[in-house]
Amino acid sequence: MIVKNNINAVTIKDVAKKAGVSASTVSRALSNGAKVSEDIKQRVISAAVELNYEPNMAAQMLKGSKQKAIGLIMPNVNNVMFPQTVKGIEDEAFINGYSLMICNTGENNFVEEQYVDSFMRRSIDGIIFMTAQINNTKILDLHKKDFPVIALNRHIPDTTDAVVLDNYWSGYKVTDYLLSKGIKKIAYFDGWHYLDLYQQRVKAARARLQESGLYIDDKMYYKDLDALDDGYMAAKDLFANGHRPEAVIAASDLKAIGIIKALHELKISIPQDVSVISFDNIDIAQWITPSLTTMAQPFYKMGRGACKRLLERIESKIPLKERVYKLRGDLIIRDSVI
Amino acid sequence: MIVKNNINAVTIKDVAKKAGVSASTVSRALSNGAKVSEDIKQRVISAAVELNYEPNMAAQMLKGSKQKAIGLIMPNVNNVMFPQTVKGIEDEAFINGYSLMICNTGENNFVEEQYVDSFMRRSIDGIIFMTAQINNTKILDLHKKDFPVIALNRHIPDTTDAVVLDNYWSGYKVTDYLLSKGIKKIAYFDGWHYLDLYQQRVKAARARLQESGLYIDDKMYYKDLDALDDGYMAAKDLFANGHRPEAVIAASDLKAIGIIKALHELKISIPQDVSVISFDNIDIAQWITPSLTTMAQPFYKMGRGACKRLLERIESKIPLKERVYKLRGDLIIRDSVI
DNA sequence: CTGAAAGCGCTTACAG
DNA sequence: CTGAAAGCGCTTACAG
Repeated sequence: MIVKNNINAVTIKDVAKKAGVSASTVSRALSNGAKVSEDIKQRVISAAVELNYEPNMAAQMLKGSKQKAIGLIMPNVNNVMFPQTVKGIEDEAFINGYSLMICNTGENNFVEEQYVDSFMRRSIDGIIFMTAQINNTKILDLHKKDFPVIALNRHIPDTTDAVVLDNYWSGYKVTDYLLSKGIKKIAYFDGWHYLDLYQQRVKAARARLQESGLYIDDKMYYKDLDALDDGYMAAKDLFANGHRPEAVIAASDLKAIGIIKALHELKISIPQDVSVISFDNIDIAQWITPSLTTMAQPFYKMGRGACKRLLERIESKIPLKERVYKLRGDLIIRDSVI
Repeated sequence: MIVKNNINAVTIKDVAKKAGVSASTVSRALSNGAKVSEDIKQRVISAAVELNYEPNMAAQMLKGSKQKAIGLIMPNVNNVMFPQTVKGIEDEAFINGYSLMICNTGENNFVEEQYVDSFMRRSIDGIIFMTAQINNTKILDLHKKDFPVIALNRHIPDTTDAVVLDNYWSGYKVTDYLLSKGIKKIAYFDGWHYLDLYQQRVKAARARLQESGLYIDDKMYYKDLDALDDGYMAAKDLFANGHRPEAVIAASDLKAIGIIKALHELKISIPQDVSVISFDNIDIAQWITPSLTTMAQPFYKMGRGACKRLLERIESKIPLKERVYKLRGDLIIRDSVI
């Protein structure tokens, strides 16, 4: 049985003895702030190095000192936004001397609570939630207790800081682009309806269509679609029922890839017979055939921005007022739209 | 400035006072093992619930108690094996009451050391390394100190426990399958040569070819290829130079997808003109056109198995001898091979 | 079964 | 600038 203390048994006392000073002096010499004479400081440092001393975090925590680490609560490790978002968070964290610990909830609130507790007990200074939703109150609990949190991608309005996509704008732009190509008859393959981000996108699409006296036919609207499989099956269903849209808006690239597979099998040409457009611009979007025209989401920037704002809260450089940042991406024109 | 102690200010003393007992008794009542009279136990528990008491982990750690958590050190968050592997690790961890904290090194040894220290200071009971390599000694340090570690996917022979793919077998099987189709002229698009797993695959391919009096022409062997881009460019190069293999073995699905894109552009048909086969069976492999014939890797099983063996070490149910498990996947037959 | 006391390894007023 | 002492919130022998 391994006991933690075996691993790193050298304590501040050992260093003190070796350096011929008191433990208090060792503590001061090793922390930056305090005033210690230069030669003693050097003696302490070399003793510490020699003994391979590392301060016991539990003891430091117990005294209330910070450990410069932030946590990320993810809903799902195979979320397409994950890699770039994490990169953004990490880059910002590292620049500021923080490390990042990631936990994955699998969209399970119970697991989430466990992980939040686990973070709290491990002296995490702040948490980024990619899981913020109404039925998920943990983030609000922490926020009420004045613990630094920020919502990323999903958020609960009028509560915490948040960094989100401007989903309404994205939906509007995508639709506008199709109309500019003379396309009028549009099918819409929507995501999980309970997520506000999807609601915003389709709402904007409808608004833009209405401006031109157009609308999405209910027969060509599919919702609560998850990823590849659902896109594929919905596309098969749509065309099997004899509907012939000029374009399909897919609420995510993965759905679009499923759609493309279905149309390949049905010998329907993209974009000659039907155009496909989506949201995300995942890595693979440019590699499939035809390459995807898609509304890129600035995942890296989102991650980085969320981390930056969380660190501001942790270091109290800002007022307590809620702040929400909406980020916009670029429409990437490729081959899937006529 | 948020101080950790503000968040959860209720201590064991508060509970003791409310329940009318001593702190020692509270501690015993709340931990399972000890003998406490039933009515006092109940009184303590309701007091704790009422006050929303949560034990301070720092204090518990300082006393040497375990927290039931394991860490995962990842080389890269956009590694294709990541989602399923993590799922496997998590499922096994949760069944046994452990939580999982993930850290990402970006293949940077310095970052890795920071994270390992961070884990150690946070009372992590064991660590799974997906980064094990010769130039990366952290895992060996821990192992020498008898701290539970296990290598996953990559490993350093004759050191720690490890769960890896049977890469030699995989390379052999893939090649054997092509030969069974009457294919003789094979190009090989290899991965980073410094990784043993890639070396094993190509070594096995060569061995199988040799058995049939065949070999890989140096002109048709590309190595140190990363992902999509490299697969694409190498394919363009290969065919631009007039080489006409009957099949390409790609050391990963992503390289294969890059190759397929290149061949699409060159109007070379798959599998009529050239077959493509690879390793991994990532989610998207079945959705591209043509769908990929590929050697599936049992990522979930690997993650789960690694976690299981790590927990055995943590709970000391096993001898100290190094154990290496090689797992095999299935060859998934789809449309990219003739 | 229960309580008083010691101690885990630090940090930080408090004296000097 | 430096040291002795107190204390962070727990757990666990030690008595009873």
